[in-house]
Amino acid sequence: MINKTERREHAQVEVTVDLVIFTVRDDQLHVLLIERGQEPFADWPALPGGYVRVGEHLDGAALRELQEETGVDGSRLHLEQFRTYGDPERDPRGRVITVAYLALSPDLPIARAGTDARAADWVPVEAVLDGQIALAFDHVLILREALERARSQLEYTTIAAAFCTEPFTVAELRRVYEVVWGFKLDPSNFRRKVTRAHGFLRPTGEHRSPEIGRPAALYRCGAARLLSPPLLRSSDVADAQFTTPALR
Amino acid sequence: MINKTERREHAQVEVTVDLVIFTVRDDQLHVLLIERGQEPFADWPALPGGYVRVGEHLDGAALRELQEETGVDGSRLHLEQFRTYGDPERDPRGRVITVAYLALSPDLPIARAGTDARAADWVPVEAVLDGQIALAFDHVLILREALERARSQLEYTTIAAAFCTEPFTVAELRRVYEVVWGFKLDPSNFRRKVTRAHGFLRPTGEHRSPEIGRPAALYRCGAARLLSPPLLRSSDVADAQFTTPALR
DNA sequence: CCAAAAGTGTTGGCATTACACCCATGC
DNA sequence: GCATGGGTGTAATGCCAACACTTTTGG
Repeated sequence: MINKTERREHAQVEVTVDLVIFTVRDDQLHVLLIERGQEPFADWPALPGGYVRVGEHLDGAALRELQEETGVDGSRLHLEQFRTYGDPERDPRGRVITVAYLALSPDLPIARAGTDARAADWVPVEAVLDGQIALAFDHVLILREALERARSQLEYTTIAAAFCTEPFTVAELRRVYEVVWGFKLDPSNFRRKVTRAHGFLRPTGEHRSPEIGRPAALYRCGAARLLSPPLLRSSDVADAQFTTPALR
Repeated sequence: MINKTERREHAQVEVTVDLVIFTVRDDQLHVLLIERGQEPFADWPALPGGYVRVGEHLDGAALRELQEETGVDGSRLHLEQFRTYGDPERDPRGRVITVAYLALSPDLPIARAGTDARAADWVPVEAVLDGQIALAFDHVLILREALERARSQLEYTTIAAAFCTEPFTVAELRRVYEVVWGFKLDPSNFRRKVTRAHGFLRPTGEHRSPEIGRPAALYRCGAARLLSPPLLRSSDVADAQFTTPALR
């Protein structure tokens, strides 16, 4: 009996990585998508990703696929594995499970379309969640869960600064929170919190004049990765389920 | 070139699930371990787990393996997938990646030793982390990260009540926090927090007389899964113990 | 050219809440 | 000894008003 189970009762599967890379652009949350160049789902938009190679680490595969398909150098992003998707029916090619990664990126220009992808570009998250844009495989599900994870991470970590290109202003950082969470924050309270949180921001002493309005102080990222005390969404907002990331 | 890459550049791997089931017993945190009945690592203690079968969901495999190897019915536990381990060298049999699950359990009696396991029992977590007990594969790493996840979950969710058999007292719930976090809490402040948090506890109106001391009020779990406001570890403690599993 | 308006960033002032620390009481 | 309850001072927070610096508008 042991031989029978040993022979082929457990699944021989293939493993992919998929990446959800967010950025803030024009006061809207965007996600990095590629256009698939191969079947299945040829010509469909999809998350960048691909097969893990023999002897390759999962994290390494994520970095490589991101580089190959979009030209983005992931080594400067805070790439975090957040969940693995293994529904037996999720890929028509057979048993393929995928390890999903999440990262927040400053607004990078997307240069290259790589080997397995015809194109790569930023797409408004709202357009995907509204159903205007359909994604290959179960990538909409992955995107939704990555968004919720990102929202949660903004509360307890300092990664929001990863969205901003240094140096940045407090208002720019606040807009990141507003765009990802989908509602407005009080500028005064926000400033107080982030400037008093230990190790979040390092003031440069310089200022930048916007097109209109008072010049804003410039900051760089601090050393702290955890945000204490955390910057919580109000409880009633957190309870309500988010559907559209539009500003209130 | 596409054919060459298509043929066998990506890895054909096998997928397992592993389960980290915690409980509180005698004011000590315990983890459910089995003794392996097969090579590799025959006779070694290890986390319960095993191969995912053809056409089987990951969650289903976790439930099945838990039942088979330990006799525990996981359907009443909040099994949560928390990370996937894919180091190419982590398993001597070849490329095997494992999806790790976490659950908190009340102190259940462990009845059965299953097919692939000679024995199953609760083991103090401290004994494993001290190095007194060596685990198979990279299971110590998985255990460590599961512990950190559990500690974090106690802050933001109400799952600590899952450790307790209903009905329970506030003091029992507090001891869960103390054992998992590893330090004492102020009984007065703790009571105030958990009783005022919406939907955490439902008072039964009844009391239980301990062997010594004033009778304690009895509670059942409330409906809320998220704890707001959260019950935070003090920031210095969080800084010391929190490690984010992220790249670079 | 100057003055007022409008837009944005920054600072400060309460009132309320959450919390740590401590003490009192019931059983 | 343990569970429960309250009290006080401090910190964090929500709400709101005022102020600073800039560009735009309109005479």
